[in-house]
Amino acid sequence: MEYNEKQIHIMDTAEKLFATKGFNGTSVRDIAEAAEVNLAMISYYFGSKEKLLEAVFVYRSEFFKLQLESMIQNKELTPLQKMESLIDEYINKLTSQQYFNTIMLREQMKNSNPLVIAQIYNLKNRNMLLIQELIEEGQKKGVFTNDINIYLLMSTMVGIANHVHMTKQYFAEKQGLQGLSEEALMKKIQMILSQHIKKIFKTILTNEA
Amino acid sequence: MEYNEKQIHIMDTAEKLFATKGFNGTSVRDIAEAAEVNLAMISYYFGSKEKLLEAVFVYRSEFFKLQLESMIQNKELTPLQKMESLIDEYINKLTSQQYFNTIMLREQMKNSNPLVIAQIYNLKNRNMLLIQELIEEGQKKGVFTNDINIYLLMSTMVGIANHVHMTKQYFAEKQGLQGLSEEALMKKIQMILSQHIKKIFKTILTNEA
Amino acid sequence: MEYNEKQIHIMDTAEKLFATKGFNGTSVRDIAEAAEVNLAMISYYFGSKEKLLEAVFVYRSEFFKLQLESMIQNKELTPLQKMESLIDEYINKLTSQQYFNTIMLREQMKNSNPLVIAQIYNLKNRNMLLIQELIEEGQKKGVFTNDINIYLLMSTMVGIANHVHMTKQYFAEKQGLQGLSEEALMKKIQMILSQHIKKIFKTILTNEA
Amino acid sequence: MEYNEKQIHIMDTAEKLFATKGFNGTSVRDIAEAAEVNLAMISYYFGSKEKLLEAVFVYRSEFFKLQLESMIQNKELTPLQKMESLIDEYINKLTSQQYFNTIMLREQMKNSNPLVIAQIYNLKNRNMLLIQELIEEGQKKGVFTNDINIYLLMSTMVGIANHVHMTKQYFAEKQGLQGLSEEALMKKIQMILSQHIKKIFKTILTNEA
DNA sequence: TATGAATGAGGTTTCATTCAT
DNA sequence: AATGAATGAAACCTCATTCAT
Repeated sequence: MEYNEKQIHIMDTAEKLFATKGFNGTSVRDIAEAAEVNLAMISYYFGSKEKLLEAVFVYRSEFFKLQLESMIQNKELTPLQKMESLIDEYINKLTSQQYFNTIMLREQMKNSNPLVIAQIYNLKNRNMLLIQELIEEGQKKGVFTNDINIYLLMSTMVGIANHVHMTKQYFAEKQGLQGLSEEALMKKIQMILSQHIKKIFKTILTNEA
Repeated sequence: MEYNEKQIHIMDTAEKLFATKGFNGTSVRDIAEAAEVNLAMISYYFGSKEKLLEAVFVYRSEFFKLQLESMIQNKELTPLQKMESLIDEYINKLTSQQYFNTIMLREQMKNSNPLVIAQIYNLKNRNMLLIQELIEEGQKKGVFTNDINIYLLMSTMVGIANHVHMTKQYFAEKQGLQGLSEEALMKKIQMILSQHIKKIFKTILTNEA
Repeated sequence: MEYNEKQIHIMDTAEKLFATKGFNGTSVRDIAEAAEVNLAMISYYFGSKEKLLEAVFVYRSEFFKLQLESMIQNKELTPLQKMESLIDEYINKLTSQQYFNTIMLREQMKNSNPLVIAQIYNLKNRNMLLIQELIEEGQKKGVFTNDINIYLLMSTMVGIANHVHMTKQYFAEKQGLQGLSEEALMKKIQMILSQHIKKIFKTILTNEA
Repeated sequence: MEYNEKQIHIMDTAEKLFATKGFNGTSVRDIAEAAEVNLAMISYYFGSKEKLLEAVFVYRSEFFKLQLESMIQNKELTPLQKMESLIDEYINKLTSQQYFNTIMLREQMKNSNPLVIAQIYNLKNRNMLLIQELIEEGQKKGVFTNDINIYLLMSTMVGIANHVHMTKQYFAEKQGLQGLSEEALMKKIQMILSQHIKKIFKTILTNEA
């Protein structure tokens, strides 16, 4: 599917609103106004509000995919270093695609649109495969333990990172960081998260603190 | 605030629907039909849909509070044992109050009703205090390390547990557990989660794998 | 019809609200709350909101009747003096019964309840008779002219007085009297109105300025 | 603000209903049915029932303004003749815009919409200025007395005319004019009112009967 | 291709009244 | 005699979508 500039603009606007106010909390009128396009355009381009959501998913999933292939092939990195790379890549995606990520979280909570669910599972499976590959490499090389539950590992990374992102306002308050700019706060969170998750992964993967 | 049986029944019904379909995705009519009460009853008892949500929060928050006081005073348990107890208690609450928990997650995602936000922060702060107390006890006794970020620790427990709960269907598929009853699956997840989080906490708190 | 204290209290409250917000703009709940009585009391005592309005009319009409009989019999007063007395009496009623008067004005504007219309016509007719009597006395004595349109005369008094009352806020602004207390303003208006209408009546009745 | 035919049609219909049944006594459904438009059109065009009232006010105020500029400049008319012209113009407006006038009267009785109040004051102030101008001209020329209260003068004209209009049914009954067509009755009232108010004005302005 | 106008359906809330006690 | 609980009806408004152009 090819989208023109206006369509992409609508999707960007919708993505932000869906993330902020929820799918049902966002009216087509809201989107049209925020995107400064004619109300009828949205049905005209996407068919319906539901299909607009699907379009956002199909379109954004592409950008959300972790780009790790070359790094994984890199023979100069240890399995643990590669895993750390993956963690950073994930945290980066989360930060740069926070609206889309929020929508994904929301949609996982309800019996959502099948196409949307499929996209989410797709992404999850892709990430799973990358982690799986790394785990197996580490296990073969004898640096990772043998009893690793990939699903739990992934949930650890995704769960912690998402929770911190979702509650970043609370975090800022508790850590006395309300003064920080949004950008600076995000950077700080990224750093802390990266370090924290890496530490946890090391223990899980290598059984060493 | 005292509620009569009918009011509690409406709140229970609303809680389930809000969790399943979201606040905006649930109409007052949905609630009235599901609860088998007259549509006008809901405004009559709660004033508005918004205030019904607030009522659910105020009412359920009570049940969601961790009950750990006596355990914490118990001098026969080590700090780590107490922390493990806290983890189990939290995971139990999550399981038994999963609808309410889902609503809380949803509400944290948007600029929600101030009263609702206040209730959530309240609960978070309570839990923080309990963890704080335990950490300090452990540090005094020299069994916990000194550089523990409470907020990160809490986010670790809450984030992982919630993520696994939210995606339990995906988990079941990946682990080949689709055959299990809902109840059995929940039990399994509880067990796995408990073990997993305890392991992570041990590393973070004691720096030992 | 005899009313108990509570019923009178409800009617007083309703009178004020009907005058201030209009019949349709006032809900039975409003009245119940303002009167601090149980909501069901109103239907219970008066049957319906409509019948409450009727009750207010029947009850208040009594108080609104001009009390001029003895004055009219007084042989020491000239017809013009009697007419001036009548003007003062009317203006007094208007001031002391302003809520009821406002309701009457409102109800005359629409196709109102027949009983209400009847009450209003009743009052009007009574006043008409008094004026008629005075006019005839004046004409017999040769101090009033012979071509007096009673209806126009009455409309002059009632129209001017009501209009000034209704727009008293505008009047206060224009005359720089915003600082005055409500009471002082009413007194001032009463005085000005009395003088003004008397002057007009003199011209109409005697053809002298 | 430019309105299309349909919008004007809706405003005309609403004006009539608001005048006849009051703002609160008129439902949006009433208006939609009377105007034979879809119910949603009204919100679509005007936003809300309240804003429709405002629109009626803004739109109609234009037509209600007295058009007297050229007459006032006319050097061949005496101040009194001009004042009589003004009276006729006002009575004409009242007759031709009776629905709008009724709404204005209603709205002055309650704490109404600020925009509506502003429009009313606007109109009043405009009329006041015209009268003021005429009075001053008359006083300069020595034909009017010096102690004229403009506000009272205006209230005299407006109050009498409105009261007669409002109670024209009663008038018709009392004068034995029930047989007359609506139009003929209006004409009769206009004539009588004009003559009556002019007479009163002459006395007030010149102190001559 | 693009859009202003339009609309049926359904949203939440309030209403006056009734009923069981 | 008095009232808390309840409710059907109707209020206003917004929704996603369609249609004529």
